[in-house]
Amino acid sequence: MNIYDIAKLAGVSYATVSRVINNKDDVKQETRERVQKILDEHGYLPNSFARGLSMSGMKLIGILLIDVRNLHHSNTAFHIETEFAKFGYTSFIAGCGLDNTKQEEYLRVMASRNVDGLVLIGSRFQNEETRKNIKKYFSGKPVVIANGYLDLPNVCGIVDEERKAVAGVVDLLVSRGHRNIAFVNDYVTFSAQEKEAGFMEGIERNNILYNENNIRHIKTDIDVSIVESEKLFSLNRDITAAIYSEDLMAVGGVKACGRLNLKIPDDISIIGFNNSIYSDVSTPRISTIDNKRYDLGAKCTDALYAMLKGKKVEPVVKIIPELIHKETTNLIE
Amino acid sequence: MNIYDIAKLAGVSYATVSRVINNKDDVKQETRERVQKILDEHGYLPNSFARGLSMSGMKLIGILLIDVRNLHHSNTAFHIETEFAKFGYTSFIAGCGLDNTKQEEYLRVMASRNVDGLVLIGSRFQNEETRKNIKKYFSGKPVVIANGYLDLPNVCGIVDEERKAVAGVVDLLVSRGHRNIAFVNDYVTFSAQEKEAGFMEGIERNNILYNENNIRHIKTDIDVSIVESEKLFSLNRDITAAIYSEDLMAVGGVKACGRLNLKIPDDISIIGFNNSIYSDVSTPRISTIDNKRYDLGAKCTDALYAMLKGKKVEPVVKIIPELIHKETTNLIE
DNA sequence: CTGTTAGCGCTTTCAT
DNA sequence: ATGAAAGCGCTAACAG
Repeated sequence: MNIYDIAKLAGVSYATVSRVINNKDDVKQETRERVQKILDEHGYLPNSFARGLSMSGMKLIGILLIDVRNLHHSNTAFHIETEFAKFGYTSFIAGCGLDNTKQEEYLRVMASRNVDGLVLIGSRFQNEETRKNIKKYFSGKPVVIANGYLDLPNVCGIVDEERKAVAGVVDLLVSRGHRNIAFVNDYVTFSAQEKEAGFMEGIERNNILYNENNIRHIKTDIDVSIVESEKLFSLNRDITAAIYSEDLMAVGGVKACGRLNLKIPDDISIIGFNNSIYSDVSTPRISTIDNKRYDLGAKCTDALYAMLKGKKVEPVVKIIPELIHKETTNLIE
Repeated sequence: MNIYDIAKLAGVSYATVSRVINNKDDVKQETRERVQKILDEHGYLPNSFARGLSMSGMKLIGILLIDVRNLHHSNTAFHIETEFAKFGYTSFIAGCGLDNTKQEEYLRVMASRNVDGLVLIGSRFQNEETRKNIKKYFSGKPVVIANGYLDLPNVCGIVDEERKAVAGVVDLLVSRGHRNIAFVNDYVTFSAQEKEAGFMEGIERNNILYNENNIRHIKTDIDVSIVESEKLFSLNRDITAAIYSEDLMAVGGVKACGRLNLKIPDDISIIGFNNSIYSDVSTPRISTIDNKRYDLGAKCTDALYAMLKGKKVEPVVKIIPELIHKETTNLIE
């Protein structure tokens, strides 16, 4: 069923049908109704390809995320989708995985689908390769990066101030008497490096002793974290607080304390990152640095929408994370 | 940059450019190289709309999910996407929310994007409304429903035998001496109703006593579950085992036991559903009924791919869930 | 091996 | 208010 068929059935030209479909106002009410009726009866569906061909903007936005198993990222993606749906946009979501070659491929797919705007979710997009690809395929089109930034005129980055946040948490711990603080990190992503830089910043400006045994680099996995946390806490018995770069790792820390019979938070404080549901699923609930993922999605939407409307936006929008006190710390004054 | 521009630059007709782009073999090597070079230099991108218009199948599949915050569903979606990418398909993922009107809207969007096949994820798609919409917009095109089924010639349902699974767990509990078993359920979804039917089946065929205090209907939320579980366990002190329709609810059960000083699993056994990461994040780790979500994605992919290739498939593919013994039960012989 | 031609289904002038 | 015609960028059949 296309407009020609409908036109024939309605006894009008296909141009008129097109007008009815697009709610143009220069159609006689009577004709409109007759055509609309036939449209409805036959469950007519416009072909988006044909439409996309003749129209300039198809009200389509592309959302690309690195790791689809990352709850954080997929939530942000769907949040953005929902918001844009309210403005009449449809979203094209895809997960391109960690593989760098796939990244270019998906960027191409997005570009060839003529998306009006693009959202990239994940700090891993902050790299030279991606910069080049954006320049190649998306110059002129608005691009927003969630949790990352690239210096390009059409790119807006929403960045969590994770470094500052971790440094601040170290300050707080020190002010509460902690002198031996551990940091367990994923280390692979840009975001992880930022967090670690923040940890070092905190350690140094507070003149705290530390050695390589205070930092551990591990995979984001509960069981790995249990094993490594056990090692960490047994090797370095003076540790009174551990910061983990992800809640899921902190869960491993909590379980390790259980095995070593360390009391939380009296013997040791555990701090996670993300304020994810994992921190609440854990018993005890894990105190965690909230990087406000909900804000992230909202800010991405705002920025992209503004750019789509041709408005200028700040190239970098900052989000300030905040420590949420739950049951694995007793830091409140 | 379209093929006309490229053709002009290369001094050939645009048909030749099209041939190069599509790797047709009837182009002289020399010409091919010359055209390819210009294509590369200019970062040429085919316009998918134009392509979609002239080609029959665009190798596009649509994936629609109800609740995007459901880890289970989004994982399945992305798994399917990844698999189909290997076959050269791109996927169009969208979350349509619980709202029924949105469901039709999204089905329309999918149809108008001319997807070659459709995957619906979630038992909520198993309803008359959706059946009508599929008939209206997708008759003739292959449709797969993950965790649900609709009686239509072009629809294949992958269903978890959740009812049977829960009944089986009741059998097992009874065989280990449990006589007072509780069931906590979400109740809204078709899937939830199936689970409850399974519980009742188990109760009845084992001739176990039970009253309305053995069943509770609550929202899928940790804190709600804590409160309700506390009530449940205090009201009915003889309960020795509780089955929850979602791991997240079971987490509430575990925490409630902590508050009531009930020892797990000696005083009470807790059983969750999904074998999700929540069951491992919890301390103690929750014994859970694994409905094999990984299988679900794989089976959806297989079925859809087969249908796409024009093969006949079984209208219903069954997945048999299995109880995974972790730390909240001691049922093993 | 390459060019010409005719659509794919729709939107959008431009006439009438 | 409605119809005719052009064109969006591409593929594919048909000539040469």
